[in-house]
Amino acid sequence: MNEKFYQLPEEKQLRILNAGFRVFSKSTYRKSPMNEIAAEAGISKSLLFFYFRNKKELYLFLMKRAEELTMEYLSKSGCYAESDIFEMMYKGLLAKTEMMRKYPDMSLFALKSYYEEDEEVKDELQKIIAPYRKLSTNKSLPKLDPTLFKDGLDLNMMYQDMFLASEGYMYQMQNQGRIDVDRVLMDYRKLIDFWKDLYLK
Amino acid sequence: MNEKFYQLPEEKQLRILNAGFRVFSKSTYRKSPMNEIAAEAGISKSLLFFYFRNKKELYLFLMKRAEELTMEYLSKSGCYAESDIFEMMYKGLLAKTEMMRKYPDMSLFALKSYYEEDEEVKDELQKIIAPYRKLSTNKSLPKLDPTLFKDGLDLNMMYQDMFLASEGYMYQMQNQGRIDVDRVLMDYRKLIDFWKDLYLK
DNA sequence: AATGGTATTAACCGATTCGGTCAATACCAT
DNA sequence: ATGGTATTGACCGAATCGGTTAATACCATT
Repeated sequence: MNEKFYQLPEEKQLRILNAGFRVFSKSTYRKSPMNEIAAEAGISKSLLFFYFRNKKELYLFLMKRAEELTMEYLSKSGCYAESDIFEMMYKGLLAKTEMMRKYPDMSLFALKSYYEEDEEVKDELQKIIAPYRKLSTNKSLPKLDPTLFKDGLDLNMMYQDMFLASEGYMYQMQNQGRIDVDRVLMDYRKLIDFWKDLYLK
Repeated sequence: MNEKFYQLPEEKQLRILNAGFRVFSKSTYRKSPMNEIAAEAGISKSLLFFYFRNKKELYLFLMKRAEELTMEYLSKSGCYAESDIFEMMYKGLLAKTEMMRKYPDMSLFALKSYYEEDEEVKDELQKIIAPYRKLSTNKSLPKLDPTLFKDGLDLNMMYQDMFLASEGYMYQMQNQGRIDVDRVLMDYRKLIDFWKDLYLK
């Protein structure tokens, strides 16, 4: 990767990044042409090849960037430090919506890459993903103080309910072409408050 | 579409159908090659062109078939006739999992087609989709008898919670490469029962 | 206005892939 | 053997692909 890329104005870097995310997220690696990415970014194919030696390099760069940014947004959101599980979930989804605002196709790109099997990138891709694979442990119940919740409540089911609904939110956001992110976020806040009222003593 | 297609043994029809769903669901229309579909179905490209005049015809045929099958499965499940909202949701998701068992990539194919913008198929595609577009009204709350539910419960929020969690389930099933459908279904049943206990008087 | 360095592109290349055709072959019952 | 049917390999012209390169646009300094 050419160092000159980092000297570009941030807005142009962003355009190239998002163009890559966009095109790669719509197809497999092999069927995502460089000229399409260039056009989407509003630059010539030659210039794209000036910044990135070849397609493979660009693809792996995007994957690394996606991982970095995800970690960055999640930790910055403070959702890990939050002890209140409801606020933790809210902050988590808040971070994801902020990401989608700036990088609309990044999470879909990352998801697709997760299952990419093209020989040209498969091995090196797995090396990039491996360290983060163990981290996606959101599905399991975090430690909770049972005395805070209504008596007889199955905390495991409660968490699964909330986790799945949050996934459902992300799913909806991904599939709606252009959606009012703030509106969705407000709805989710309402849902969180609904849960607090429902589950807490 | 060549009538001979229907005279094929059902298993072979299924292979061709699923191959189409699979390949088209992984990329855009233009980037889904016929030879790939043929290979996936285990037949030659020539034979595929014998049954379907060209790519466009196959694609639109698949879309029609997906609509038909979805309607068929949903009505057969009895979820429309169900008055108990919890059982209605269960039957709805049950129908979808049954579909995924037989046509693993169909729903993803239908979702992608929904947003397909290729000029070659866009117009005719919209004609096929249009009648069903109004039907996807699952998001809005059906009529409910408030006396059945716990006092003070916000029925709208309750429904949204359940709807989103169900979407989350489908999302998970779609992204897991090969998943134990029966296991997922059992989990969902548990969730439904959890909700009944939580929401009903 | 000339200079020189940098950012950017158009034009091009050989290889591959594409949708689609067609003559040939495999298969199978009579 | 025969004849019909199911199926395929080989082929075609056009388009697309990743990648290169020589040329141009841009812009600050003299």
